[in-house]
Amino acid sequence: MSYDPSAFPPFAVTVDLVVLTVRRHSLCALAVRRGEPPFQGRWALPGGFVREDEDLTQAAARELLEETGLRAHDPAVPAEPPQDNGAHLEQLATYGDPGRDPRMRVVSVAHLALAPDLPAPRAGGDAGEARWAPVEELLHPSGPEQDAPLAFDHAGILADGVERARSKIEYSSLATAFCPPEFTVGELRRVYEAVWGVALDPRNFHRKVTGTPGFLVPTGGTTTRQGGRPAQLFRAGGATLLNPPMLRPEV
Amino acid sequence: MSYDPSAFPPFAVTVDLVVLTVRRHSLCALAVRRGEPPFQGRWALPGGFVREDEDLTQAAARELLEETGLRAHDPAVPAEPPQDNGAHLEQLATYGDPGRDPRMRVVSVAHLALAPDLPAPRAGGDAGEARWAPVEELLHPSGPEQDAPLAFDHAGILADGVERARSKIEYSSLATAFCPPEFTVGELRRVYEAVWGVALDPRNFHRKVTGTPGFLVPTGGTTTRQGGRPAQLFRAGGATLLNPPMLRPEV
DNA sequence: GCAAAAGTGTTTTACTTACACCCATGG
DNA sequence: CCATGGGTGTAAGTAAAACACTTTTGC
Repeated sequence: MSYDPSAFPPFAVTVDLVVLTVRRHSLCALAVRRGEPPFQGRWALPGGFVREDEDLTQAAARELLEETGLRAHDPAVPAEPPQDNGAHLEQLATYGDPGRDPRMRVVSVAHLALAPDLPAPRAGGDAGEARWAPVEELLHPSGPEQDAPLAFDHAGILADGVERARSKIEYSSLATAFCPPEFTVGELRRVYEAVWGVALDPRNFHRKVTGTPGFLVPTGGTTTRQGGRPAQLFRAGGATLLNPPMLRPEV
Repeated sequence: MSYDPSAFPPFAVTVDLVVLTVRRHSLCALAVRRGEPPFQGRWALPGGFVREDEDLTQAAARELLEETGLRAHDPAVPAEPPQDNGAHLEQLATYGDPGRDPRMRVVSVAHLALAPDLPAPRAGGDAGEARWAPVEELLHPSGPEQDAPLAFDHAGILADGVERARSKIEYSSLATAFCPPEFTVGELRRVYEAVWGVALDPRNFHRKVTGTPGFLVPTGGTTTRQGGRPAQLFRAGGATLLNPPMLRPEV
């Protein structure tokens, strides 16, 4: 059965990525510099067109791989074949204001990715330059030209992604996506502190996360990479939903 | 600056609606019967193409008005001009599998609407027939031809919408969107019971909702429409986030 | 009076918070 | 030996679950 293309307006569909990581005690997002108009020279979120034969999630995973080398673990696909790097990828929201792209009507399906600190940003195919920037700098730019507001409506998309991450680590085990495969309770606590921008009591945090069933499983190893007394190493447990949830201190 | 249309594949973009209400103690969704192939004669979610000049939210609000007569209150627009019917509308998720529509590549931006019981379904422009159906019947069809599975991937979209509603009434005041402008604590409790499919203790529920700041404001009136002792009438308070949240009993 | 729904009080239990205190390592 | 981070114990406050009990209507 064929279909009359004049019956509906054609759209371009893209995926944009909010890729978050924790570096040096602060929450950072991946930004790429635009090499062409519009917004040439300005920072933007990585992204690109969805191809004819691929799913939205596949398109997001492909862009993530191209821009960062990260192979995401799709929560919708239980068995992940080769090796994902533990990065988490999920759909965030869709942005389709007419005029959000001056060239034409573009609908962007934004995705949220959470990654451990390890990878250095690598220049993808399209982007000549990429960097990890503290989200505060990107959302509240103040200073040199380099800190101009993000292109398009990307500041709003980034803000939505940050808010999603902040709320989701409350009731899910997603914070472990910011950690390497093995990590200490203190490292996990510093993730929460960076994402939420608060200080947490180390003693109560320790009791809470080790007492939440399925959150953490000890590997048996210890490390002293943070200094002080050796700390137990943990892997992420099977639980995805935390019960009871972590409580974010009042503002 | 013009743009080369051959550089990207063209998509059709639609909005599909998960419209939920509580009728006769059970959670129901709006379904329309398809008048043309594919899936002719099968039930589907209401929806339609996004127009050239409208935002995604506008498109969803337009479809909701056409299908139900409901004028939605958009949380993103603080001041709502004439009269919304108290219906809530928000973006749910976007579905873009190649092959989800056999005719062509369609990306659907699904929206979730919550409405009070009042309206009888009215046949919209496209749809010849519409009905409120218990979500259990739509998701787990068993019986006559009328209960065949929903068209396209709409069963999955509906399931996602129901799950969103179930979790969101835990920590937000959204349950009031299922109630008329003035309602009793018992009516609100029956909303929670229908959406969650559980029984709640009326005494503890009463204490909890009246004790949560900003959730309910008494209007001064009382009603006896439920039988028994007259109950105070309330309006929805200004709070959107509930603290502490309502707790859904374990399964 | 009786059924039915509204609303209050009380007890038990669970969890959070705040903070005192001890442990094990590197320098 | 001391600074640093890891980890345990404990008491006070807060909130949820369970349930006895009173209130106010319609019939």
